[in-house]
Amino acid sequence: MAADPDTQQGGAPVLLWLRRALRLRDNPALELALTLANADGSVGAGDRGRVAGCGGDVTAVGGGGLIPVYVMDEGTNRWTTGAASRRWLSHSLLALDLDLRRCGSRLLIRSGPANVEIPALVAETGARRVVADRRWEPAWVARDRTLADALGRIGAQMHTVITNLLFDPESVATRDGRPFTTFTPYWRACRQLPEPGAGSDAPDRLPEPSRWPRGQETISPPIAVPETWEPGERGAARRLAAFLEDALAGYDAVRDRPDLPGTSLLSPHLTFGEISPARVWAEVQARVATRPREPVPSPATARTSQTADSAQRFLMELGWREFAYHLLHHFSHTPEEPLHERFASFPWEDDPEGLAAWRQGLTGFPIVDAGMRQLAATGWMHNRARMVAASFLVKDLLLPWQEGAAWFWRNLVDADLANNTLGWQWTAGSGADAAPYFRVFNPVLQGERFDPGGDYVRRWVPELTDVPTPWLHRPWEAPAEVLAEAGLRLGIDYPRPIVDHAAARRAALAAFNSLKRSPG
DNA sequence: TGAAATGTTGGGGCG
DNA sequence: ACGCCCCAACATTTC
Repeated sequence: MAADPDTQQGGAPVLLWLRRALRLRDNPALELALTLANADGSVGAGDRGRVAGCGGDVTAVGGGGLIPVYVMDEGTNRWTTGAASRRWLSHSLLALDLDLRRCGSRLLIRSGPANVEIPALVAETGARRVVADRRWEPAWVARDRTLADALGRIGAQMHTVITNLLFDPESVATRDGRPFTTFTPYWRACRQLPEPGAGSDAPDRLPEPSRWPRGQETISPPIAVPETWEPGERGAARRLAAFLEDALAGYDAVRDRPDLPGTSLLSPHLTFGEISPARVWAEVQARVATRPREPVPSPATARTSQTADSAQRFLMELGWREFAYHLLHHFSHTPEEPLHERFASFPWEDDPEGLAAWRQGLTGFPIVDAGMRQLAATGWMHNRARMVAASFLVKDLLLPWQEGAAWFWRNLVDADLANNTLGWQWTAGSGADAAPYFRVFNPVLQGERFDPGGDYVRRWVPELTDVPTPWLHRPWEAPAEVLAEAGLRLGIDYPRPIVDHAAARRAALAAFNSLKRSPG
């Protein structure tokens, strides 16, 4: 049962398998692994001690150092890390390796299927503990289960630790014990749980193993990401600090404006666990608390309550992320299939040309095209633009939301199965607390409301730069002389709209009505 | 975390 | 002065 004693001088090392917790701070998986690794090797197998973050008793058998490992596992599953987010990942792993080296450790990189590499590492090192941050994607949940069994058969134990959620999904339920499927009562229930608190500081030193197992020598040089991004834990902390300083106070008012820098831009950092939502939560709360309300009305009070409202709104957005993870945990079929059965028979179109136009940002609707081009160019899209572009695919083109989800998955640096699934099912009207199907975004009105000066469209659809703002979101309605003056030949420099929105809306409503009448 | 269609109201122009 | 119409502005309903 035990590994060969010759391979574990000074005790067996602990494997810290980092997956989506690429950070040293606030990392309960790291805390557990460190506790196990620091445990005196003389502690007998019968001595048990409680270890924080583990949720149960563990037996200390450590003393052999800590081996942080990342497994590059391309996998075969449809939801394997997308191309854009792999770019971010390589940068993040480089940053993590540097951080680990500052602690006298390093990041071991292995390539291959995790269910081969992890047992192989256990065999090579004599490790008897594998500590991993918990993942919620159905394919990972299933594989972790079989992996834990496989490790058990070779005398090792796997611990998965919740690192990236504010609340344990099992601790949030309706009165009759079922998962919430509407956000408002869900969030109310969450807010009655103990307030999430930021966790531990990053350790100064990590105990080295007596011998490092073989690993991939170098991480292949990553493709550059836009310079506004700084993947890694330090970049995440800087981003949060900048957001708190520059944009939190105005968040409530500005967050829906893709033309303004009003959002946190934390999404890729959260996706890879370079920062924990608990840390974000705690720092937002601290920011509000340091600016107490004044007893008498004054401009300062207005500013303060504006910050308080904005903070609540921002925390609620963290709540939507949380909701997405909890829903994925409870409804594992939703990345592929609608949550509500009756949507399975929705009469989607088959329109390869429409899909291609949408992907390329050539729909003829400026706000949609701006969003899609921002996505292609940067791997990120403003949330308002995501909603508008998604609504266009699903309700104007009547293309299946799964096609949109797959495209976003490939192209977003913050691709996150839980968030992606919730967002698309919300748009399609098939998911939890979804927009009613008849709620159809008008891309012209959305553009005029949320990009009123047209800066966003002009930035990403430069061929429209000289179109006067009153026509910018509806260039096909502009008089010929206005377009001539702007140097725009519709249908040549920029497409005419690929659908008539009013007609498309009626068709979408008809499709929805057909669904309501059909059984199931 | 919509938009369009429909209904209501009230002010002003006008005969 | 008064009633009538028009319609913008707002509210409600419907999809």
